[in-house]
Amino acid sequence: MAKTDDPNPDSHPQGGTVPGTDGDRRAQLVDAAVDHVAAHGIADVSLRRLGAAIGVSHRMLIHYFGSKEQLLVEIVRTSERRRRELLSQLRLEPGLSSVEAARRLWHRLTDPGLAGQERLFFELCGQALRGRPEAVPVLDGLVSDWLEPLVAAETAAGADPVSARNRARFGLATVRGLLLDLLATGDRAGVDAALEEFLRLYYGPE
Amino acid sequence: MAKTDDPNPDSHPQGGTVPGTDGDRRAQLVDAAVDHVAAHGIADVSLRRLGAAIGVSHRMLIHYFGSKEQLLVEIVRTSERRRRELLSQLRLEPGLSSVEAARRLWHRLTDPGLAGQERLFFELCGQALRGRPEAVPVLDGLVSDWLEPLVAAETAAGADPVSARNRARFGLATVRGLLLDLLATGDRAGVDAALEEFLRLYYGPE
DNA sequence: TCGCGAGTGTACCGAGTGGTACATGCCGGA
DNA sequence: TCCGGCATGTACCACTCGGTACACTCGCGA
Repeated sequence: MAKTDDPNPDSHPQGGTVPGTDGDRRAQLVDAAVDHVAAHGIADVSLRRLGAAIGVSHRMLIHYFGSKEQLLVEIVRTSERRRRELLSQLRLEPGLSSVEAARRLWHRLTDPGLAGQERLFFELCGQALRGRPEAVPVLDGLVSDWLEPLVAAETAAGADPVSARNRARFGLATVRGLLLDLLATGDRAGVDAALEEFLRLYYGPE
Repeated sequence: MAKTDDPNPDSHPQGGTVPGTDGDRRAQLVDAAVDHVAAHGIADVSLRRLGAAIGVSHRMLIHYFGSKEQLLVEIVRTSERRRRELLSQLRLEPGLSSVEAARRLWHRLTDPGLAGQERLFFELCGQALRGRPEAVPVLDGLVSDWLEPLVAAETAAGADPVSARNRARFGLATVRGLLLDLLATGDRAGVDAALEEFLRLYYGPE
């Protein structure tokens, strides 16, 4: 009856938060997988190619993750976690004016070293909008994750709650759109100039 | 030497602009293909599934387009053409204030009937950023196509050329970001409110 | 020293892919 | 009436895919 050869087959340890010996290898593999996927895309990845790229056989990926589907889920989850960590680093430095804080945030977001991660983000958006199951979780945090700190910043700057939320959502959309523009055109100067135009309107001329 | 059986094999007529009997069938097929792809995604389409969905055998798709690759190119091109036609319909009606024109444009863009097309657009963006060859042309028109009419509108409203370009690029990015927000969250009211916030800042309170 | 279990590689399977070869049916002109 | 060319279907090919079966090699406890 058993579909596999082993009565306790390929346990693909749930690693996750456990830093045990199992989870080590698992976490190491998923980290390498995310790096590869950020560099080469996730759309047409295959277990064999991915395995060859990160130095294991596709058999091992099945062993550790159970199936390709679960490996992709893990990759998306880890990529989301990285993005979240990036977001948490973007705490506002107290002495800074809002516009200057926004400017620094933009420059951190557009660091060329993050380009792969950003491209992966947009790629996952596209797939998530199509309902590809492992990518759908991206949609959940797409707006809400970023809205919360932005709204907090707006209210701290004295906006009433409703207008704070609207302003935050508007600002997030603009930054996203400019990021896509930058990735698509590579026109750093042009996009930076458009951002300055945005900042001037958003935070007033001063 | 010939790889195919026929000395004049599967001519996959270049149809294109020619409305002859060949191009008719070809154009009809590519139209149906775009519809299907807009509804079900382009990422994992196969000739067999696509053929079954639009009522031909995969053999016929190869016959008319030569290869899957060329069919995808044709699909992207046609989808781009549709988008361009949509854009050309969005002429400013003379008697309208700028803000009201922008509001109408937004409502047309977010027509639920266009959701499939918009999703396809973002899906293609994701693939194009990865360098998938048939999707790359999307990147070319991504900014420039829209910038031109927007810049024209800005200069007509009295902005100097440099600021017109920056404003247009900024506005385009915001609308794109809000569109992605809407597709991802479905929160029509929230996104509309954010758009109103944008319009208030962009065109002044008046 | 033995054995056992975890980790790993290799070979394989069925399914699905893009693409090809060939047969068949159909229609218009001689 | 016949015939040639086009459209289309069916069967097939080589290949890759995700996933499985099994053999092998270690290290470690008894």
